[in-house]
Amino acid sequence: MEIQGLPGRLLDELGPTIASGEIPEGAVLRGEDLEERFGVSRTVVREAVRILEGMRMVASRRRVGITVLPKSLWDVFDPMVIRWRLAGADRPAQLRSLGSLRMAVEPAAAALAAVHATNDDRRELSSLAVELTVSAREADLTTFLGHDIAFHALVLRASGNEMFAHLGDTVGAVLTGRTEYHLMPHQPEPYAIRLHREVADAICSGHADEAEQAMRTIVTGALEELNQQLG
Amino acid sequence: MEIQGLPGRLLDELGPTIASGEIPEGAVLRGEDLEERFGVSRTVVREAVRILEGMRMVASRRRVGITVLPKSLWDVFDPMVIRWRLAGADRPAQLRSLGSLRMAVEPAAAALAAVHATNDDRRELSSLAVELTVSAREADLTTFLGHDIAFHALVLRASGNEMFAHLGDTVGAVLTGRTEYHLMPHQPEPYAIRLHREVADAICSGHADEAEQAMRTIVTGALEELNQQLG
DNA sequence: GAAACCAAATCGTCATACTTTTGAGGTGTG
DNA sequence: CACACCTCAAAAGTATGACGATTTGGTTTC
Repeated sequence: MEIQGLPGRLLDELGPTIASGEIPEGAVLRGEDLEERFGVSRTVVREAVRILEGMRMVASRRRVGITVLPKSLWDVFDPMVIRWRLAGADRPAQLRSLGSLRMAVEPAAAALAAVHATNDDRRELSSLAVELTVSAREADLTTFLGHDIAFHALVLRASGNEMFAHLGDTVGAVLTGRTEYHLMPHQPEPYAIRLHREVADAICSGHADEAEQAMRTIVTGALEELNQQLG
Repeated sequence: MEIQGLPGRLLDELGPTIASGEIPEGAVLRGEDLEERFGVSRTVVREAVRILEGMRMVASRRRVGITVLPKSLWDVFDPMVIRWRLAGADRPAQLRSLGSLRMAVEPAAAALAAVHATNDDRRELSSLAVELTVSAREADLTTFLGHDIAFHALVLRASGNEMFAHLGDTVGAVLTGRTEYHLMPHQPEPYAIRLHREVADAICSGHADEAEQAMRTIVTGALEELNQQLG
């Protein structure tokens, strides 16, 4: 789900540079400079800037230029912003924020899923829990990561809340990130795996409290590990 | 924080019509039609469409046109999208989603705030709690609403988590919405007011659990009331 | 020193021309 | 009939020149 065309490529350059703080808050860019620097036309620059404006990362003002807005105004829930920040110097802060968010949302989502999940959801969840166990035992980190992402995304989706469901990709990005940057044990912990199965079982049998509790234990563990790794 | 200029006005027309489902998922618009319909130039239409594309509400493809994407792909955390949905036919669903989200986030934020709030935060929180009590007793709904919004926003901000902080505006929109649409009692309930003071006191004295619990009671009450009103 | 004024800088909008992609329909061949 | 291929046109994508609007900062004037 990328922005297409030249504006997209411009965004892929500008976004990360701004997100990483390389172009600091308050800096002012000129449209014409961007045209030259990237060898594209006004049209392209303007459209890219409009998108950044849509995520409130910049504001364009006459006679002034394109100002980089303070981070506190950015749409920190925008998937692109999250990706950019995860990829750059802001990664630790972003991971911490997302950790707290998961802490709040995922247990609640698990509880809701125990009530609202469809039969298909429950079936899929069970089988995912099994596959997760297998790929964890066989120590295939990439496959495991895929299953882990799918598992958490499914719980969020099965909660029946569209906003929770949308955090699936975000959580996926976190899990990918912490694997890529080696912020997790080289082998998934058996205890964590067991908890995933517990979540699945609780949701399948409609036990909201159990599901919530088990999920809370999972994300608490992840958050603690993260804090330990980041100091 | 609005998008400026003609593209902004175009968005204010297009966004709500799409958000309300008046232009349904899968519908195809032509750039040229939009130019004529709104009497603006290509440039303006393209920039507006780019922004909608940025929130994943539409996708523009050559030789096809501008297609409205399924709701499940929209950036449901984008403040504009939330506003548009709250204003239109999607209001009940949007309120419900936001209710669950508050349920998950606000208690967690209160707990974090008890640990991370600055001294200024704590002072401001105390005085807000007092003002809230006063304006509730004097039954000035508008003033009360303002204080209520400020209170919840402050707790979210004081949590020290940028993502929570950003939900302040969203929660504000919910509170405004339910007042505007008369989805709440004509007089704030004394019990709810007392809970707000409890939250403030707990945060000020660093009692995370109490703060979390009291906040949970507040949002639970709000959610139940909402469900009752919406059937 | 303050108020009014002017000029330059920069974005905002429009009109237009050209390019690129791609879907649809037609054509031919096996 | 089925399939591959070709051609064409529709639509968005990009580039560019011209002009308008607005804001800032300095300059003049009193």
